[in-house]
Amino acid sequence: MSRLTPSEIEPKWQRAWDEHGCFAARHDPTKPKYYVLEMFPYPSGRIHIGHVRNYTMGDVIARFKRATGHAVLHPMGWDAFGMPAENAAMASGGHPKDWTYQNIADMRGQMKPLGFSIDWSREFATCDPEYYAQQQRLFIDFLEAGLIYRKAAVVNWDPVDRTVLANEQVIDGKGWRSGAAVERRELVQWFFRISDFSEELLEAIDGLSKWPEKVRLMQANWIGKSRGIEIPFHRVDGGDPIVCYSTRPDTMRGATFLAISAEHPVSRALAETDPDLAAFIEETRKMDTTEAAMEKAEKKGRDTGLKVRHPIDPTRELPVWVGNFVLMEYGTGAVFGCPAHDQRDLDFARRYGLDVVSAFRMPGDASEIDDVALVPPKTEIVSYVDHFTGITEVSSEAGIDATIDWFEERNLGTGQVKYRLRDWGLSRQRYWGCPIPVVHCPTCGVVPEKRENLPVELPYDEGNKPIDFSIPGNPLDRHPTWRDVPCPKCGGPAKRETDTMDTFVDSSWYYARFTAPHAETPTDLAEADYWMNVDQYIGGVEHAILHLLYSRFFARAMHLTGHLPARCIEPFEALFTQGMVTHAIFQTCDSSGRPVFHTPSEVEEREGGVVVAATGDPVEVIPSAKMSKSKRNTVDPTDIVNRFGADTARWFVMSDSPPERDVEWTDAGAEATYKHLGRVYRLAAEADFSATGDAAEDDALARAQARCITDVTAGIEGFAFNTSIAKLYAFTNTLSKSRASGPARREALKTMALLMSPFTPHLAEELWETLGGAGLAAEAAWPVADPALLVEESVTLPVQVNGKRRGEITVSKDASKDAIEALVLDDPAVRRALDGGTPKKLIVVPGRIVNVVV
RNA sequence: GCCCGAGUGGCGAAAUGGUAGACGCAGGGGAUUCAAAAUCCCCCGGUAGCAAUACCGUGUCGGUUCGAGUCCGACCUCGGGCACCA
Repeated sequence: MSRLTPSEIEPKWQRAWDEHGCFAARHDPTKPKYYVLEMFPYPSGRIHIGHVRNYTMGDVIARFKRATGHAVLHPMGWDAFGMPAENAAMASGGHPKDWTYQNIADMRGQMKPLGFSIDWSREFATCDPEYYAQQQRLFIDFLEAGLIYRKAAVVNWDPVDRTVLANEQVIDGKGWRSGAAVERRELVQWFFRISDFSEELLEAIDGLSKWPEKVRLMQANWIGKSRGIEIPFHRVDGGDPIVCYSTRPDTMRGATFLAISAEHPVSRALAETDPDLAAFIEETRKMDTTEAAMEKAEKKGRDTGLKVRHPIDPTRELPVWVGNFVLMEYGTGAVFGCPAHDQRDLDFARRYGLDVVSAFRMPGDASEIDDVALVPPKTEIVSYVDHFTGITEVSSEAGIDATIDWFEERNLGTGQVKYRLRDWGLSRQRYWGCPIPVVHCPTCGVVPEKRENLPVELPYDEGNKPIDFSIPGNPLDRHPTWRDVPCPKCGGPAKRETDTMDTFVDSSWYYARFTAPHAETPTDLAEADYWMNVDQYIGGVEHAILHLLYSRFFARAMHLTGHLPARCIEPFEALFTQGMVTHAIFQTCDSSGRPVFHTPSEVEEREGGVVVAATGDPVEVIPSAKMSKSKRNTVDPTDIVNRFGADTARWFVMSDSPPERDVEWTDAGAEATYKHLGRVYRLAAEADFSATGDAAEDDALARAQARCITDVTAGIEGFAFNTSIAKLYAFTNTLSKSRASGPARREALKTMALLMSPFTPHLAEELWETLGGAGLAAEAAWPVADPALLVEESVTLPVQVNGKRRGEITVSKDASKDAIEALVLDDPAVRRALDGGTPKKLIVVPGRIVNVVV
């Protein structure tokens, strides 16, 4: 029996593709282009099975588009800057650069055996000086175009490690390494003016018709447009009014206090003479600002002693409080509290004994409000009597608009549209990132580096010795020669900016760089014009907000600075977010009840359940869990390739679940795939192509083949790879049962080889060669179904009686309605149901169904 | 709290408003074999029945329709996202 040996054929065909340059992206104006891109990986060290799924999806598309006559760009690169490299350097003493490039080499070595049709000549890492030189040029262009500015912003400061911490490095208010209490420190940092684009980025979401609705919503919510009103509250002491922002001005009458941020100028001014308030503000500033911590934090406040007049009822004086829940960054840093209609305000009012006043009539009244606020629904009509505006019986939403108008007419406030989106802080006080190419000069101020001096390259050593990452602080800050440089403008002594860029900057334009990875400018406009936009972008939903929003902003900024054509401001034409690959967790407990995790190879199935092979202890099996090293349920793609070959791994990750859903990796499934591919191989290797057969069998096979072409193609085009694969299984079954002649069989197998080639490219080549196909399957044209073969001569129609299936009839494809009706009425099941009578109604849907209503 | 999804056999799932469960896994039976592996064939939602067949069945309850897994309304459960955002 012939056997499929992936370990032999897979390297063989990969070499053949290389030698033919099959996957080089060639700028060919005579062809339609297609740019397929998977989100590039972070070089953590090993690829995981989720990468395999991600890149296989892209590869299926890439190979399919190539076969349908497109010039395809399918590149790969590395998102290579970031904290893990520095952490590794701190932990084991190496250099982030060496660690990163070693990981890239390892992961490339793992990816190549998977046979992805990638143009490796375009590969780059974002930590290549050639790449970040161009990123620095973009920075300078953006800076000169006014898209970047500096301002003070608060960071998490670890006083022991003398470093800024990312939110994820702050654990319970303490630095993750030092354990020291984290301080809040204000630093002057660089920002992109992304919030200037809020409205545009929001409006353009409508045009992203090939993006998942879910992602579009998440982006819209993140931008967070709100319509509200700014209302000055006049101080009783005659000081400057305190301006509040509110999106619920309809609840204005119920305002009983003002809450201002601890950072509000009024708070700061009062704190100078009020030590108690100053202490409270200090306490608030130390608060953990991560969302989770803020949620748990108690709502606290301090009475400032100030009073303001209610804007509509000046006889009412409202106390002004400093609240730890009011953010200076949003709105005006001051809000009015309406305890009757807002739960948070009610909690606050109850805690500090503030008044509760109802703004309008709803079921219930202020006197009945206990601990639950009466929150008026926004869209439903409420019984609504505003005591000032006289607006009655409208929904809150309409009431809000009417109230804003009412206030504006009387000059009491101004309608304001606000966005939740804040400017993007790009400064990072770290070594392993793209240096920000500016110099701080005592006479000239902030001076951009001269373009001809780019890149500002990261120093590999610290003077004459290796960089010691175990010393607290950013090595760039203490570097003897790198930091101190002459001013590019006046030539006087100056200091280089030692902050580096957020790694999101690196990934915000790499897609454009792939179109001309070695250009001496960030992009080559001719190449960008040909290849952009990305026709299909594929990646995890975890990047649905930040990465995609930043990229959309960057594309606009690159257009404004002349690096991208105008039509590229939305760089991703279609987006697909794929599900995870999951795997069962095998768990037992140790003597003290702590969970112990086992790898699949440590457990086995016995009668009565799964047990630890060595001890026989029963194992709890948790199905479909996210893969993680600590749970020991990861699957190493290299192991799978070694055991079964790349084709099996590729086929399996595409076969079981729809691509947007999670798929569970099972060994049984992988083994079954391997067996199936062997079966297909034998069908071709052991076929007798000189055999004769009867014409009817040949015709039936040709029809099945045409059907299969249509169905597999539709599956690929519709991102339903699992259904394409199901159709290929079905066609295999048809083929192995068929008694068609040798030549018909050969045709069917050749078609199947090509239809399988996006999924199992190596096996496809092997089949293609065995079957005498010309050239390489990777370069062959996609099969086209003969339309004549798709038309069936006769059709089987199900016959329903009152909507329940009772039988079926077979008629020729162009049977008349009358003929069908006659046949139906003669059907025994129908006759039984009619019991001699006539049907009330007879519905014939040609080619579909017949329904008899009695 | 708000915003999105999703609920179909033992499991992963399929199904332009038109035969629910294609295809795969697991399971059962058989062939081949001294035996096994590999391979091949058959069965496989539930209940009743020797069978033909009948009834039930896509989270729950209603509605629209000749006909609903699919459309509409309410609810339940699970998953994801977001939020002291005023």
